[in-house]
Amino acid sequence: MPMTPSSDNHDPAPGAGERERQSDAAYRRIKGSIVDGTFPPGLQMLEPELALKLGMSRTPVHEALVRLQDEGYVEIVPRRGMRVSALSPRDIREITEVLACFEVEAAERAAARRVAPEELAALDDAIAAMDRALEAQDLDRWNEADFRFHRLLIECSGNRHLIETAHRFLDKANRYRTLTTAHRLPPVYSNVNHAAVVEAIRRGDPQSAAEIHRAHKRRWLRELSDILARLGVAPDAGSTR
Amino acid sequence: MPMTPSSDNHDPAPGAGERERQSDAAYRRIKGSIVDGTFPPGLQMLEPELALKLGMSRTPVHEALVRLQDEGYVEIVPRRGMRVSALSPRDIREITEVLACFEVEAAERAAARRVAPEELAALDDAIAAMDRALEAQDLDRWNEADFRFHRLLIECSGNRHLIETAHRFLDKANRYRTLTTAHRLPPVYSNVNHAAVVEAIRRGDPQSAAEIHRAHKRRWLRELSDILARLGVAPDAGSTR
DNA sequence: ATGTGCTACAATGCACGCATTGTTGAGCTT
DNA sequence: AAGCTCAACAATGCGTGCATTGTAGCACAT
Repeated sequence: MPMTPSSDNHDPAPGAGERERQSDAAYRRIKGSIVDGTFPPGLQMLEPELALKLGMSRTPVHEALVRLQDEGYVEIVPRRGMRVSALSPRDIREITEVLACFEVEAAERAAARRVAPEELAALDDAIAAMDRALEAQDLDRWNEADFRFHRLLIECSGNRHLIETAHRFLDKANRYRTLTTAHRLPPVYSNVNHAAVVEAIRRGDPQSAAEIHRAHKRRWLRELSDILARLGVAPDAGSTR
Repeated sequence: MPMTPSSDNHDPAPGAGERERQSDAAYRRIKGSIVDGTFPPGLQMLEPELALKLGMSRTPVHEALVRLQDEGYVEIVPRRGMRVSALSPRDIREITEVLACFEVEAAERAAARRVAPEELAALDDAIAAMDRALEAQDLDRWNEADFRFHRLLIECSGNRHLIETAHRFLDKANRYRTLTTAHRLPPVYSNVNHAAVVEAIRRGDPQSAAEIHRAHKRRWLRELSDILARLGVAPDAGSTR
């Protein structure tokens, strides 16, 4: 069950010859289960239960849970164990907004500095993959390529603190990625915009890069609002806690 | 020694009637010591040593260290205990950039929504306090008020995820706050700009709010570059890890 | 004398146990 | 019968011990 099927998260990965700490394994596996939906929002689990399932003692599990709580994935309820945090429409919109903010900044910074050709090529690759996936109507592939594009774009900023934090938000966004993707229109505009952003970065035009991506994200936020309204409650309903 | 003199960090605070967990206390106290400079960058300490100093067992200390490592405050070196992370000029610039990005977004969002009058009043208060501190040439008071202003501005965004993350960065920025404040010119422009931003928020003008703050932050980043160049090495020297 | 290998020690991750505390259910009272 | 109180249990935080592992110092060989 906890096999993290096509898990996209960028966590250190088990490492090749290195042995992973149990605590890190617990962190990675629990987070993976939450992101890929194996642990749905609201799920409650006791520490001993988790420890048994993960085949380790309570100590590393406890440590992992505290870390996950720090990142907002779970809430530790005094006597009921961990509870997987809910993802309200408000949370989804807020996370998307923060991510948009990061990416606009990244696009601007990327255009303002000298970006390695390999990085630009990788961006092109991701866009090409999205195009192909779009034609084949393969949502999974499109998701993967879109995720890759955003990851790369952020990395092009050259700001390690931004990269670190934005990647954390990308992981969080993956919790609702499939949800929203399934309900959005065919994302043809995405690819056109992404290509335009890369073009602006390539010719070193920070103003355009930022503005194009900002406009794109604004459109996406509006579409997201529609999707959320259609999917659930009122446009600005739930609260997480 | 670990008395967190005028510690500005916003961590849950010991809580009144609530009893604090040892693990949280360790996290808070160690982080406080790092932020206020009691634990200078590069300092190495062993877990048993820390546990002794904090009057608790190794378990909660270990947990706290892992959390602090997640946030970039320390690095856990396999056999040498924790080491307080260095703060290179590059780190300082990057953190400042991310923070600027957050605040511009916050200013824009604040102007775009209905901000409670009390929040606006609190912002005015902070600006007034900065003015007074500036006249009295009291850097400590100015620092406190400036920190308060930025905190409040971020909170006005209404985006809880942005608030959470930006506050984490504010804490990080406090590690070098006194350092840079001591070396900057009297920050008269700051107050004028801050007042202009609040004014734009008050009259609900997102465009202006964002643009004014963006320009202000750009100026500050340039001044910061000068300070860093004057203080130390080359404009883009060190690397953290 | 210097370089290399071995040994002893110390730090760390994790398992386990204990004390604490909150919760649940049962029994009693009104 | 319903509500309240109390007692037993279970989860959790933390302290402690053990096994592992990396390091440093010493001795030996060249």
